[in-house]
Amino acid sequence: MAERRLPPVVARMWGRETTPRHGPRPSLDLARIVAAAIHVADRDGLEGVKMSSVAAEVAMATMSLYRYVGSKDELLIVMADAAVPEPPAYDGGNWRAYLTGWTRANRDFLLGRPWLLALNQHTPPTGPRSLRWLDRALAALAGTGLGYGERINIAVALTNYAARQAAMVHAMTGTATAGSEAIAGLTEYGDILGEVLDPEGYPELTAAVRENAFGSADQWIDDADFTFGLNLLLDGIQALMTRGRD
Amino acid sequence: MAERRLPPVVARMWGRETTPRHGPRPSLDLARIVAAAIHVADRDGLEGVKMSSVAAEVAMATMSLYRYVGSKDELLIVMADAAVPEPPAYDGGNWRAYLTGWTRANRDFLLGRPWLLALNQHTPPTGPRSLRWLDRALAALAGTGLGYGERINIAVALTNYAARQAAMVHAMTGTATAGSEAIAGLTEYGDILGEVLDPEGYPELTAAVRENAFGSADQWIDDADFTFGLNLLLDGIQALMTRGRD
DNA sequence: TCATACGCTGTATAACGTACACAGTAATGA
DNA sequence: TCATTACTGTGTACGTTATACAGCGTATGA
Repeated sequence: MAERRLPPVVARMWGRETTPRHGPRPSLDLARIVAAAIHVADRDGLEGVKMSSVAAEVAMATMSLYRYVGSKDELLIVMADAAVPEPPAYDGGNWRAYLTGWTRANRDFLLGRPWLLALNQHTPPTGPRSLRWLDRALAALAGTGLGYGERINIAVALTNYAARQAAMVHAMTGTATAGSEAIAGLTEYGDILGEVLDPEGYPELTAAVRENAFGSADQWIDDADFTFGLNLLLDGIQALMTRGRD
Repeated sequence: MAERRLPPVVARMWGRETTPRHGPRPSLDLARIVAAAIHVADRDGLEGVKMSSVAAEVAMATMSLYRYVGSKDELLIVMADAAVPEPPAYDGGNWRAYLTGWTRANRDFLLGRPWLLALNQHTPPTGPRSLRWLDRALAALAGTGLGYGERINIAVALTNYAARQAAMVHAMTGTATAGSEAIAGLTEYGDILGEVLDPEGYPELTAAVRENAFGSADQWIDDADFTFGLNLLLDGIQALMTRGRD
């Protein structure tokens, strides 16, 4: 297995800033740069985040950023965490109700910042904000009799669900962001399939298109579909608990 | 909403090649180029896929590729479909057994070609190979009394599960691919968390780390975790069916 | 006071996608 | 048969973007 190490910024994400002994005081800090980068991403999408544009945002020279971040990739890692809001407070109540809201809130902030979907793809969470979400989910599941391993698995499953759901809504409604073009509205998606499909090779799909199963774009943004899939998971979790009780 | 259109290559993916009337016959075809690109991706990862490297692979000049593909993005779209294998054959049996194998096979080919995880992120499937998977899942669910909308939802949920699971395993075991570094092995992930976490802000997570819930890296590659999450979904689906029957 | 370490920046470079122009070639129509 | 036309293959040039490097200024510690 290849040698791997944690990017140096991770320490700074947790406030482990090393204060220098000599020279002029830094006129910026990491937080301000990250905030600027997030602002650019919100405004211009992820492809608008260039070292030069972020530097312009804080009114400094491009190369100055490298005093605070080792590379653009590091900057993106920190952004990916800093852009995450606080999770909903857990009031000690029903796990299912809390996790429903938790997952929905998760999806919602991803929809608000679709560029987050492109980050975080290949790295498990190490930042304070992301981990707080995990912690809260574990807390909500504390009274269920499940072990830590199972609880973590559940939280991960729900996180993933939120992310994929957001990605799908985003692709379908097409609030263009990253480099890749989204397909037109979902109505057109059904049209495209109907146009291109070979009925013999794809019998079921053809039938689905004929029945207008890909009907309206609203259907995907609608809460109904989100709740549908979520309940698939939650029912599964519930089944696991009752099974474990025997 | 912004105007969007299907990339021109999609037609070619379905064999709609327009044969030219004049001039020299092309010495290549799209399929050969895509195969070369996939070969490069398998060997060097997605970041190794450059127009120049793919061209070298087919022993042509870089710019020649643009006779077959409109842009690098188009090439990636076609790759993302062509690299997908055939889904397992459906023998008409039990839906749950089939979908279990289907999802596992889905995860497995993603693990075999981790670079596929980075593609397909923002675009719903339009290629013949990807859609065949969807068709088969719909077929397996045909006898369950569920409508097309529900069946599509289920297939999507399972696809997403497979993708996220593969992404996680890949991140954890760290078969380095894309630009972003994976974190070290999972054992170290637990160590990192333990080192960096503030016990007051993250009580549950701290406890989980102390109980070694992030224990061994094998645990994530292990089938146990995969089956666990999958059964969460399948149990949920089953619950949906019995509910619908009332 | 001076040496040292550090902050800020301008310039230069390297990598990569791709626009463009040109040369060679084969089908078409007279 | 030959000019026309459309199409292929390719070399060159350019634009974008990340970042290596070196120089200059500044505040701290001896």
